[in-house]
Amino acid sequence: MDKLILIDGNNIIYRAFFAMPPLTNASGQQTNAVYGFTTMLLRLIEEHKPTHMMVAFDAGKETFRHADFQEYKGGRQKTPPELSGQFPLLKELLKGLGVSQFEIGGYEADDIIGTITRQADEAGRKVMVVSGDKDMLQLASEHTTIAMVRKGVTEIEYYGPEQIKERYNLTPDQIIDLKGLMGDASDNIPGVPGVGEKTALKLLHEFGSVEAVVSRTDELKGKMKEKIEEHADSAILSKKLATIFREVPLEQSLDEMAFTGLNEETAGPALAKLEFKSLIERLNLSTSGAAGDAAESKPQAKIDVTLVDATGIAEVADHLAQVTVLHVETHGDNPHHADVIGLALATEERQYFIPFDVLKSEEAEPVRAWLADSEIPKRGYDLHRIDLALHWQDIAFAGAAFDVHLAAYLLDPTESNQTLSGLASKYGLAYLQADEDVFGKGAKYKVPEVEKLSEHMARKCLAVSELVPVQEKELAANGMLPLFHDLEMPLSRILADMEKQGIAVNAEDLKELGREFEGQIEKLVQEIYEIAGTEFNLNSPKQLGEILFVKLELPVIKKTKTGYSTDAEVLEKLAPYHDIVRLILQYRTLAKLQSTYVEGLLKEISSVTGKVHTYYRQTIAATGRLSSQYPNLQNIPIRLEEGRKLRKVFVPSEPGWSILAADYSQIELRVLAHISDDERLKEAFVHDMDIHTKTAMDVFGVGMDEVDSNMRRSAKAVNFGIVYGISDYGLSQNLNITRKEAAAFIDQYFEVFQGVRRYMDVIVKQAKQDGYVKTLLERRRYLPEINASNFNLRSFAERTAMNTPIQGTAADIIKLAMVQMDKALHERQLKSRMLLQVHDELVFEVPEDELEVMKELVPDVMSQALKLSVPLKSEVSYGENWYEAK
DNA sequence: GCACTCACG
DNA sequence: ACGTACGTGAGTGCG
Repeated sequence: MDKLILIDGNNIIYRAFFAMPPLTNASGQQTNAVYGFTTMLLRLIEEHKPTHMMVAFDAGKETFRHADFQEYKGGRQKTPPELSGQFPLLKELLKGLGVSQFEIGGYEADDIIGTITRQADEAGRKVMVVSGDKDMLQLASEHTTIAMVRKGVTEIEYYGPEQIKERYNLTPDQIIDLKGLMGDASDNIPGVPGVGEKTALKLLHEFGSVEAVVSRTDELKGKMKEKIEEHADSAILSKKLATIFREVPLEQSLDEMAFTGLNEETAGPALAKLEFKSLIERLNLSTSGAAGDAAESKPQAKIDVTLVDATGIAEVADHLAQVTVLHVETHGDNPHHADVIGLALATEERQYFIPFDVLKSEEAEPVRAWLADSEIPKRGYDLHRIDLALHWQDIAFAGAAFDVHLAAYLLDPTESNQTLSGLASKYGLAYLQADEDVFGKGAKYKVPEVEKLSEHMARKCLAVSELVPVQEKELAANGMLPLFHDLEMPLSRILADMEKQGIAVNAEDLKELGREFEGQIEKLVQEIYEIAGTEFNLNSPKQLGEILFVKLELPVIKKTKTGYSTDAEVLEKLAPYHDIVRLILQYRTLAKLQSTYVEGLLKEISSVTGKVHTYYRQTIAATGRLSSQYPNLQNIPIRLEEGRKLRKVFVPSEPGWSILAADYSQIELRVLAHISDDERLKEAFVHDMDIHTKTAMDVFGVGMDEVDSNMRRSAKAVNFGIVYGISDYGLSQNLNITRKEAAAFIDQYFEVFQGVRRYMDVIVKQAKQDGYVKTLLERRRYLPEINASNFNLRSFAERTAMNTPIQGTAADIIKLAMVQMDKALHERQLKSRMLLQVHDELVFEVPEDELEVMKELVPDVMSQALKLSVPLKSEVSYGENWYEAK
């Protein structure tokens, strides 16, 4: 049986363009729309296995519709140049793939498609039309299905006459009547003003057609009657414009649309030209032009998952040795408090789903023993989260060997959709429903009936097993296997250990601190109200702005998108004008401490352990750093004394133990010295000099004794700027000087540190050439905007190119230190525990009798974690709480 | 759900 | 000329 797929080329490429991030290839050519189009095309081929396929494009500016209505599609935004440049790429690629394309002068893609569907209807052939344009629904028939593309190009809804009836209670013919009444802003079709979808549907359900509505206005009343009568002509014309013309003089025959699979000779090279490497791998194509493996469209695997009850466990236990992949479904953002829904296991042949209550049953002991066995390698998605969720249900997990979530992060740390479903679609695996679609979101979350649930779980397992070999290949090709297997995978287990351990918080002291803040806050609030002469919500920047800039007429320093800016920088500048400003600044400081740190932290103290258990996320930061949530323990105050006191409530969890903290000294500048190979910078660190003073000496050309505090402060700001990817504007902001002065500073700096200048030049050039930058340990970050024509986008990408190798290598190093530290603690059988990581600092709790050892061991391991051309320095301190360990 | 503000490295 | 310093998470107000 023939099966025809007709694609509305213009519509889909537009949608893909706006839905996809602005991906570019190495030469700076943007390819995102072509990529989005192609992934959708491949998915359609896999899922529907068409015998015929065709992509239709609009041709020519004027179509016959303009004869009726000059303004047709008027007022529409000009096609962005970034998109129009992709049309030729798409057309060339389609040629390479062996997919036919039609365009006929004076007609739009819909007309071509409409004509073919009419012919197919007459011949009784099955057709599927792919578009995101609702107009296409008018073509639906017994033989013609409309595949409506939604949410960019990631989802497809199928409409036949029945579905249209269900959704609109209309026949396909009536879709044009709907548009006749509603109009369409994007095509500049007027319709009847004031009539939207709701009204239009009501009218059509009553009258049946536009013609009937306008001829029977006597049956209407009031405003509605007036509007319809006044715009009757417009409605009729709009309907005509919306009607797809189905009599295009086509010369092509059905044979020209025949599709027997991707052209093996040319598909690979065509994709390679666009640098769609993941697609080539996924299709198993050769890029040399010689035929590779046949690009068979992969049938969606049939699923016959076994739902396991207590009596079925025995069978599962018999097959545990063959299990290749597991999935544990959890619910909740915070894995320390997540519900466990169930466990799915997959062998080469079959899948099992074990609901949570069954997993907890006595019979399931063999399965739990299997989960806990660190010698059994396990593969899955986000095993770190799974480990934590199971832990709090008293189920042990060990043996994580390949986590596809982590692998996906390394392959592209900026990918925003890192869900398994997203990965399945990105890598072109069998379609996997999004969790949101299966479970619902937020308050609507609901575990579906068990058949549906177990099938989804099994499909997740299948997605993981398909993903593993593909990712492994890509990691290998990028030289990232060691980073993955020797650093990130082991680290993920170590993080889980730290998180389960948690850090003890003295709740009583914290509450007492809260009472002190409370008293000061109340006093400040009263004073502020008195000076302002009115009470208002101090936490509302909008209301505060009114008071400061309208009532008190203070000068406006800076504006935000929505009004006056009242941030600390502005308030500092306003302080000399009015006494109230200092008080507001003090209030802000205390209110922050109170709400975020006192109240926020108290809420996070576990009723089970009396500790806080943060959750380190390993797949968030684009540079390779960790991030910390629930609570964030990487931003506990330290810079101001008032806030720093909070650190006193972080204490050892055992009597007599100490908190020991060690931090890297100037790790980022040391990394820069190494990467840039700058002689002066290296020399400074070899001699372990105060780097900011040394910078001041060199930049200002003075001796050590002549460096005053101001010079040192400036030099410090320049050093920060260098690490961030310097700009004169940024430095001028930071130092409160003019841009010119800042530019002069930077020039002077680069005069002295020429190696650093060379590094900045080279790294940006490299990024422009390769499209990515990398760290010492081969961690990558793609910079799609590095060749953008937009100054801001491009400049941002350039600064990122300078910063990421520095920040990222520093992240690599402390991660290495953590893995080595964990090993050292185990080997020496120490009782000390690693608790926290704060980017360049590690925090431990240490028993009395290990203090002497740890004081040496920790800085030793940290400073030896990676050998650079300059020494790494780690400084250690300890005390009875985190405050004392300074 | 976004804007603003502010805590950290 | 353009106008942001790099990387994060959390609390509050407001539509």
